[in-house]
Amino acid sequence: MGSAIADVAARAGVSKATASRALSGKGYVAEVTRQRVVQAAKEIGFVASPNAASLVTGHTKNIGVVIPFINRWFFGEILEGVEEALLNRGYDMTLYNIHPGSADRDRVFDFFLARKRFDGVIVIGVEPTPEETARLLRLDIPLVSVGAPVADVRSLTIDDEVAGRLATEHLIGLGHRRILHMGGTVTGEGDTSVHGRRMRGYVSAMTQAGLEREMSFAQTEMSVPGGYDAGAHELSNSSSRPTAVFAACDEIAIGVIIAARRLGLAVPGDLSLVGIDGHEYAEMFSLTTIEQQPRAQGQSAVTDLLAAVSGESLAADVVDVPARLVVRASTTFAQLSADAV
Amino acid sequence: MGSAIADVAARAGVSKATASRALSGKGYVAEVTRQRVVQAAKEIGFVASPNAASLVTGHTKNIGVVIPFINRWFFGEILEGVEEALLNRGYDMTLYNIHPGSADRDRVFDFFLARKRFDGVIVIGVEPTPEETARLLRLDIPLVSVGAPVADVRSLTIDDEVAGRLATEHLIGLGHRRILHMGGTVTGEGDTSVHGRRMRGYVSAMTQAGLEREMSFAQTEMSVPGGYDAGAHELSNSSSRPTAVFAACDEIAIGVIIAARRLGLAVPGDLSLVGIDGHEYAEMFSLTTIEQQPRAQGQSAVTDLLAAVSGESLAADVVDVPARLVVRASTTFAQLSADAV
DNA sequence: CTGAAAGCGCTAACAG
DNA sequence: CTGTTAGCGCTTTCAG
Repeated sequence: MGSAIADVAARAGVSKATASRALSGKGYVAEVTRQRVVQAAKEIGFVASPNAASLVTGHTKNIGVVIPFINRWFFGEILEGVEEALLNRGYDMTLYNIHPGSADRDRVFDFFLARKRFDGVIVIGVEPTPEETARLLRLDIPLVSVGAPVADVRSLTIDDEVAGRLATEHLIGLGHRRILHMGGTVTGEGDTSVHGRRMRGYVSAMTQAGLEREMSFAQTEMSVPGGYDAGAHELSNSSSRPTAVFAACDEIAIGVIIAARRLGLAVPGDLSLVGIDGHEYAEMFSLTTIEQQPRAQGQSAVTDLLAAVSGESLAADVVDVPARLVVRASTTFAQLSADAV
Repeated sequence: MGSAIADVAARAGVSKATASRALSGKGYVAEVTRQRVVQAAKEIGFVASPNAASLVTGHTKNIGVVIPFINRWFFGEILEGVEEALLNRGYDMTLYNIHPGSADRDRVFDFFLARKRFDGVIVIGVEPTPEETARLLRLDIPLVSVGAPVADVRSLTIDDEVAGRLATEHLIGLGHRRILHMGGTVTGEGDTSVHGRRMRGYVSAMTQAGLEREMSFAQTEMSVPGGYDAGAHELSNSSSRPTAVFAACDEIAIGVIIAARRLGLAVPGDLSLVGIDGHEYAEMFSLTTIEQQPRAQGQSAVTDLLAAVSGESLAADVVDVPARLVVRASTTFAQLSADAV
């Protein structure tokens, strides 16, 4: 418990410095000495205090992660990937959950992240303001963004506009014309937000196909209940009902499916549906999905971040993983998948 | 960036000691002096390094959290509650995701948690072995368990046996006799595991109602796909089909619903269903649920933990929140709720 | 009320 | 290869 490296040194009959070298593996130590030190450490259950170490080395072996939701599938998936990658490399993950519009946001950026406690920061699905970005960069530690492109910051994202276009073109290719788009807010940060970009893809695909007049949009919270509410509303009128829906994320899509079934509509059949983001729920409900492989992304983000921590240069400032259209063959839910769109 | 408290002190024309007192609010400082220091700190954007501080105070303002899953609704819900409560009190949350059966488990308990980095540890839905518990207690920092009772450790749980009994009695009260129980493993740690206790409640309720011969059990992974698979199997034969299912957790219950609808069964109607654990998904799918208010629980855990950190005594060693039978009136999904079991 | 000095536990030169 | 000496940035006696 209260054991310090001095205790280990005393017990092994060496100096603190030698004990430190033996335990950390840095610097020359005779093999016999090393073993004696290691043995002594084990005997008294010594584990080095990273706080004391970081005070002198400047490295904390701790990464700060900022995320808007923990309990939403997409974010949870990334989080699990990030945590695993970090743990494998001996890093701690300190998590900050900033709900959109929360007052905590300032405290996290101005106080919690500013305290030299982290070797790096990962922001997931959060677009820091220019001021926030500047503040973080001033800390002089690597900063990585996942899921949202941030100016001056190494970002790992899909090309949301391409994804939106592909999704829409897929539905157009199936012969649909009345294609409703459901997603976040229309107004506001429409140009730079994730949803804004996806919507641009929708608009461009519809326009290119000469379907400007068929475009319609329903604003929705990016969640299952959001999709349900909007779906229940948009699909209730059988004459004005769209034949296809492009949902800005899978959680919306799942909500729409529930609403559609509630109304006695077959999906697919009476309604075709495409969502962006997921794959597991998508499998479960046999959606056709545009996948961005969130887990792999999370891991890449970590890999890159750690590369940055150790001083390696980064090849590019922004990586755009092209969205890919993937129709998943489910195993567990094979019978559900048979009737995929 | 590289600003230390010495810089603040110099700028304010005081000593480091005074600057420290002014900034931390501990010890006597003339109001004028204090303001001057605060002002100087703000000007150069000084934020104290908690690592350096903890070296001398012994407090890290950091809590370690161990959890088996991040991306499952129940755990995500608790995690959000814990994070929020911690953040509000100025604490960091460092998260370790230990999948059941993972080799990481030892590393986390023996190394990561052993490094004097935390003021306290919260284990959620994990039952530490006696050795692990002993190791943690030897750290001399508060330890709290959420969701699983741990010997010698302050634990916040529901009474799983009572919950299982209530759930079963509820179904019996509706007139059901063929009540299937779906949950984790039958064998193994049947007595001490969460599921083992819930099953005991089922058995006791069935026995008391003279329904021993009607008891049946299906083993299932505690997840939506697990519930789906088992449901698809158990419900396929229309002659041997149960009229009610008691699912050990809501995620299983959701899987069963999907399977049931797939088979053309109405839920409720052809099948009654009760799950334990959730409320939001339950609302969504109009389940009758036995609720344990996970978020409130998480917050209590934190409150208690922090009380322990600051030296206050704890009233009891184990708190059993009695399970309550709650039929939730959904607002968003009012129309779905109308036909609740 | 304020400053000087000591030291938390560790690692990094630098001599030996 | 090993020990000695300095701190990392902060808080805390203890005198003034």
